[in-house]
Amino acid sequence: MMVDMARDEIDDHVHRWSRLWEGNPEVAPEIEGALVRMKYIQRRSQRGDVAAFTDPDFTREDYLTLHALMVQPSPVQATPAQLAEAATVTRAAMTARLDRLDRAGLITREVEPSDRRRVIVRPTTAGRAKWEEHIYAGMARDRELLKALSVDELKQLNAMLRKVMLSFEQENQ
Amino acid sequence: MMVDMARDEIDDHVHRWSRLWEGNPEVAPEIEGALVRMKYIQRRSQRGDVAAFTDPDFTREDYLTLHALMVQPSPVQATPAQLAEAATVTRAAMTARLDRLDRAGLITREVEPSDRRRVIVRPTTAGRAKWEEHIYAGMARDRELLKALSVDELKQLNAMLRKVMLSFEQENQ
DNA sequence: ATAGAGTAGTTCGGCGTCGAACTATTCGGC
DNA sequence: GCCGAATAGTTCGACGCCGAACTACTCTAT
Repeated sequence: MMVDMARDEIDDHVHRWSRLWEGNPEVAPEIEGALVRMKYIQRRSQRGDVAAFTDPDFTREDYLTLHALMVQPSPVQATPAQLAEAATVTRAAMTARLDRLDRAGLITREVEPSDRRRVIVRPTTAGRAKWEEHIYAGMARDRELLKALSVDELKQLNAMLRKVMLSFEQENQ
Repeated sequence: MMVDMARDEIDDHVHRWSRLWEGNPEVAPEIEGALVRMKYIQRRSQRGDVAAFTDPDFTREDYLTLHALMVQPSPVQATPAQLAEAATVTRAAMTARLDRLDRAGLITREVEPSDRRRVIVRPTTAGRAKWEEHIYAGMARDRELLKALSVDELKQLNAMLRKVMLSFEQENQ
């Protein structure tokens, strides 16, 4: 059952183009509302992350790349293409990110002998340390961001999002 | 009640740093999972939008700015600051966006006489036409993106997201 | 063997955004 | 009235990302 729920700014925002919902007045505000809300939540998360990385020699991007590497399926190594996919950036962007991490001594890049087109990326000891240094603070920020939701509500939220993700996965193959 | 639900890629992804959840093993994967899923959904939406705007003289950013203007609370006019807020970009970025729309003849900028620091932005007839031209296609893309969810599921999703948004609104004031 | 298609990674040019500095204008207290 | 603080918008320099072009390498079919 639906609990009594206050309206948020997005309800007003979406209502403003209600005259255009012709045909599906039931579903349109729910779809637009969900996407706009997700966008706002993402933005807020991003702002918080940016604020947490003040050191110009170790940026948010550096951390996210390192994180993608550290949670890789296979031990702790990956190709640039896998990291680009995991971080949802292009390979060109990943090349630039890896250049910086490489210069900072946080990762190594080795050409794979069996297929010399490939490059294997691995964290150095310093890289692992840097990652550990930031992951807990990042998880704390995420917890703060969604603190309005109970564990049960988070599960409901993920159930919906998971359905969407599964539909993407089916389309992609 | 919880229906039987298949695992998606994000379940695996999040599980890979499960050893770091020390302290809150119940809530951490739900929080990280929700945020990562939202990020993926946003990215996919963005890619679709980018692909839909091939005309270099009318970009996705142009459209989004125009949209922010057209669904403004007060009639159909706004200050650059209001539009920046609505589009969640900085004022600097909004200045650049308005420059382009102005050059293209889609909006007008007038200094407000009663407070000459302020600028009032209004769409031209051509601007309104451009917006109408694209809004239906955009809503169709959004509907396609979330087609995995029923109306009831969309409402559940929004109920959770709305709770998060309301907690932000409370903090901001 | 070898040509051609395909794949991995990098380089390059252009663009949009950001934060900080700057200009112009208005407001508030003495 | 006047001067400092605050506000709106813009300009500027730096930065990260993207798509496209490019290089190097591998695979496939003949």
